[in-house]
Amino acid sequence: MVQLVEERPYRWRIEPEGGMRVPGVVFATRELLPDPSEDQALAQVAAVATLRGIVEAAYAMPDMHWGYGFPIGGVAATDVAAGGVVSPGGVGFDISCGVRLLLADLHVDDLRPRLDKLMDALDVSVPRGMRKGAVWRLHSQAELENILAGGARYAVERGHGEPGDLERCEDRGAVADADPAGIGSRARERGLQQVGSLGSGNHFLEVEAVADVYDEEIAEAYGLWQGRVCVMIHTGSRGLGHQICTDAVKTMQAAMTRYGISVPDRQLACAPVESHEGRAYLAAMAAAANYGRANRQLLGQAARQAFDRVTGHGDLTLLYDVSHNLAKLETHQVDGGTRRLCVHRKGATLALPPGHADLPPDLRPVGQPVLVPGSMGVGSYVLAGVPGGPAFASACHGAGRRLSRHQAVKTTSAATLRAELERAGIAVRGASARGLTEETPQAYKDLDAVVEVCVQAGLARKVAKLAPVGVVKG
DNA sequence: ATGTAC
Repeated sequence: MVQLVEERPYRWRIEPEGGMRVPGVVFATRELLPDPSEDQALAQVAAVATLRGIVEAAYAMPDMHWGYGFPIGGVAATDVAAGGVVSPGGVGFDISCGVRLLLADLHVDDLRPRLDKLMDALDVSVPRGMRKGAVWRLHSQAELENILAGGARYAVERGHGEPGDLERCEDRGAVADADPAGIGSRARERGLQQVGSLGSGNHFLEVEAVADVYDEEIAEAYGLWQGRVCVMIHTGSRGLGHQICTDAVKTMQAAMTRYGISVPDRQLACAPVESHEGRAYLAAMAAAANYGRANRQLLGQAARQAFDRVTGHGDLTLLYDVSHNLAKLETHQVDGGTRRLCVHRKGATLALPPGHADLPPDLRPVGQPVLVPGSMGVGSYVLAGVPGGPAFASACHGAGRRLSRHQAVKTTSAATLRAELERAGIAVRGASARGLTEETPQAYKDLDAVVEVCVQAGLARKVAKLAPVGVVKG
C-alpha cells in the first residue's frame, strides 16, 4: 500500500522505500487521486521509481490512471550516462499518440448553417474504426520507409499539406534518428494499411470553437480569437506502433537478465539506452513517431478538403502538433549539472517554456502550445509551456480516465449519449454504439480540475478553452 | 491503444 504525503497544495510525495531510487511525485488534488482499491496507478509510480538511472522523481500528472507498466500520465527521466534505461511501457502501445490543432478563418456563428453538411463531408473523408481504409494507400515497403524516416515532412513533400505546417510540428514533423531497419515484418504489414486513419477508443476529430480566453497576449500569438472555428485531431501510430511496442517488450523481457536488471513488474521491461536493445527500440519508436505525425498530417489535410468543399474556407492554419506518448533524449539540469536524459512521457504532453530553441521563432516568446483534449462533449484546453516546470517540461494530456471501459458502458447507453450531445448542439458522426458509450464523459475526470492542477503546480499556463461543435469518432 | 487473443 503506497503512502502519500501532501508536500504542498497540488503536489503529493511517495517517500522512497524498498527498491525505489527516487521519490514519487504526483500533481493532483485529493479528489483527482486514483482510488487504490480500483486503480493501481500510484503503486505504478512507486514501481517506476525503481528503474535504473531514474533521476529526480517518478512524476505523475493530474490525469493519471492505471496503464501497462507505467501509469498513463507518467513522466520518468533516466540518466543515459549512468546506465539509465528506456522502457517501452513508459511510452505506451500507441507510440506518438498526440494531438494536432488547426484553425479555420471562420466564426462559429457563420459555420452553424452549414455544420451538418460539413460533418457529413468529414464523415466520408475521415477513415476510422477497426475497419480498413486510410487516406493514403501505400503500395510498397519503400513508400512506408519514406514515411517512417520522413514523417509529416515526407507527407508534405508529397503534396499532403503546406511547407508552413512543418514549422508548427514538434521536431518540425520528423524525428531525425528514426531507423526502420529494426522494425519487424508484422509491424510493417500493419503500417501499410493505416496511414491517414483515426482508429478508435478515445481518438477523434473534433470541430470546436474558441469559447474562453484566459491569456490575451498568448491567445493572440496563437491566433485564438473568441468564436474561431478549430479542428482538433487526436490519433497515433495505429497498429504499427502497437506491434513495435509488443515486439520490444518481448525482446527486453528476454534481455533484462543479461544486463542484471530486475523490475518489480514484468510490464516494466526495459534495457539500458546505450545497449543494442535500447538503441533498437528508440530507433523503431522514432520511426513510429514519424508515422504518427504523418498520420495526423494526412487527416489534417482531409479536414482542409472537407472545409474547402463545404465552407470555401479550406485554408486551415496549423497551430501545433504534439505527441503525448514518447521517449526523447533531452538535455536538462539535474542537481546543478547538465545531463543527457531519456525522458519518458506517457499520457503527458511536452510543454516547452518561452525561449526554448526547439520552438519556431514566432512562438518562442510565448512558449509551446500544449493541446489538452477533453472527453467527448466537454471541449478542450490550449495551455502554454512555462519556465521552470517541475517535471522536465511536461503537462497533462487530457481529462484522464476514471472508470474502465467495462464500467463506463454500464453508466449510460449510446442513444442517451447521442441525444445529450445533440441537445447540447454537438453533431456526432460515425461512432459505433459500444465505442461511443465507452467514451461517455462520466468515465473521465473533471477536465477543469485537471487543468487547474497543472496551472497551480506550475506545469503550464491557461490560454484558452475550446467548446465542441461536432465530433467524428472511431 | 490494439486485426480488443499467443
